Amino acid sequence: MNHLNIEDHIMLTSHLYSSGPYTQIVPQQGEYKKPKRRRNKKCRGGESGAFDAHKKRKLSDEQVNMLEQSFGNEHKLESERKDKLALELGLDPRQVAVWFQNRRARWKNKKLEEEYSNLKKAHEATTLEKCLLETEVLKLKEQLSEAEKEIQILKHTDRVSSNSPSSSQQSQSMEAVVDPPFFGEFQVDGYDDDVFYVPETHYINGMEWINLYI
Amino acid sequence: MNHLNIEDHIMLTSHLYSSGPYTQIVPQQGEYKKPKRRRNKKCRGGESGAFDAHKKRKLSDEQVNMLEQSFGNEHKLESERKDKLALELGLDPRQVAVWFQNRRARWKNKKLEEEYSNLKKAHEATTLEKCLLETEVLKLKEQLSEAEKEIQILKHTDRVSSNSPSSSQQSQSMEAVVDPPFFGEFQVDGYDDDVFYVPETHYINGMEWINLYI
DNA sequence: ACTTGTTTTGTAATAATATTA
DNA sequence: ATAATATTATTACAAAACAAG
Repeated sequence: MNHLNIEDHIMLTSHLYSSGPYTQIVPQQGEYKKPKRRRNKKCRGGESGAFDAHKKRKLSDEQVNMLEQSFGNEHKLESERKDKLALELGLDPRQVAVWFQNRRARWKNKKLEEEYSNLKKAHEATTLEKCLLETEVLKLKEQLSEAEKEIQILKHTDRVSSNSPSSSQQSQSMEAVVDPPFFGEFQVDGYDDDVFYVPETHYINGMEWINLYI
Repeated sequence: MNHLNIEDHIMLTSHLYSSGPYTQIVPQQGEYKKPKRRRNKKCRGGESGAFDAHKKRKLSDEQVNMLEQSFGNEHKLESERKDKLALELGLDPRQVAVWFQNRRARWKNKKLEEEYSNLKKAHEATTLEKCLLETEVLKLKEQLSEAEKEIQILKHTDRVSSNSPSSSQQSQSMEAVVDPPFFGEFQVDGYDDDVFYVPETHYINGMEWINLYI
């Protein structure tokens, strides 16, 4: 019922072509898989009958496949290729050009989504690593604290029995443990308008390693 | 020079309207800020005269503003609002619906780009923090190592004088220092490809998801 | 500078499908 | 099940930015 105006951009491509009326509007795919529900209401555009005589739409699968393949080889489209394709497919060169424009735009979008998801994975992985590192820092600090305690004890027992110096490193270590957490203030501060490189990280193999820690 | 076919979808909206031919194609914006270079070639579309009589294009600023405002309030569009807008703007309700559809799509894309840039910043910040933490871990390990050395020395002097146990924590600490660095293998590994800029950093708004894993 | 041709970006419209009331 | 709306993908046009010539 639909697809009435098969006569469309006809005569756009006034090249001589054996296939006659060019495979433009192509009802194609005669199957009609799922008739489902068509938009029957408000068959707008038909109001005044011979109106809207421009039902453009849908290049045939053949055409799209060819274009797609061509696009795969090279996203750019030189006049040469354009005209060749147009001839081969029975399309207006203009249509070929437009198709490529739109295809590039689509491609760009898809790429963005892709990169987003990659970045997300990378971010998650990095965040997790950061967490683990934080945990490790805490653990190390505790161990260090223990060690320092131990040293205090040992030194104390030393003091009553014999007298061993070796104080230089010791006090240093102590300080590190007692002092402010070493981090926390100086964080960024110097990394402001400065930029530096960071591995783009596309796909960090996986997060499988996580299972070892969770 | 351009904008020839002002006569367009006229009669599409056959509602009665005082503004006559509806403010469709609108040359509008008489300013002509930057005339620059116009596309003068191939004024296609007019080829065979009454062909392609669908030069649609460009709702007036008025119309767009209204639509935009309406969209700001609510991305969804109920029949009611649709019809109201259509009447107010002198458009076919269909056009209003289409406008909203396209607007939603555009919005989605913009949002994606936004989120991408946010995520990138967050990732950069996290990466930096991770680096700092790695540094800290190394430093702490070194300190711990020093402390352990100290303990060994003290214990040795002890052995000749008195005998202090306190072995449990001690051996644990030792192990931590001697053992594989806990990290260090799974590091990165895939960070070789391309790189991207890391400006700023600061403000990681949301790492809340972490709590789900820890 | 001026023209010509192409790419990018944004907008309008159509169609097919999915969702929902 | 049906009709209205939403979503997704396509086709097309136009304007601005660029690049040769």
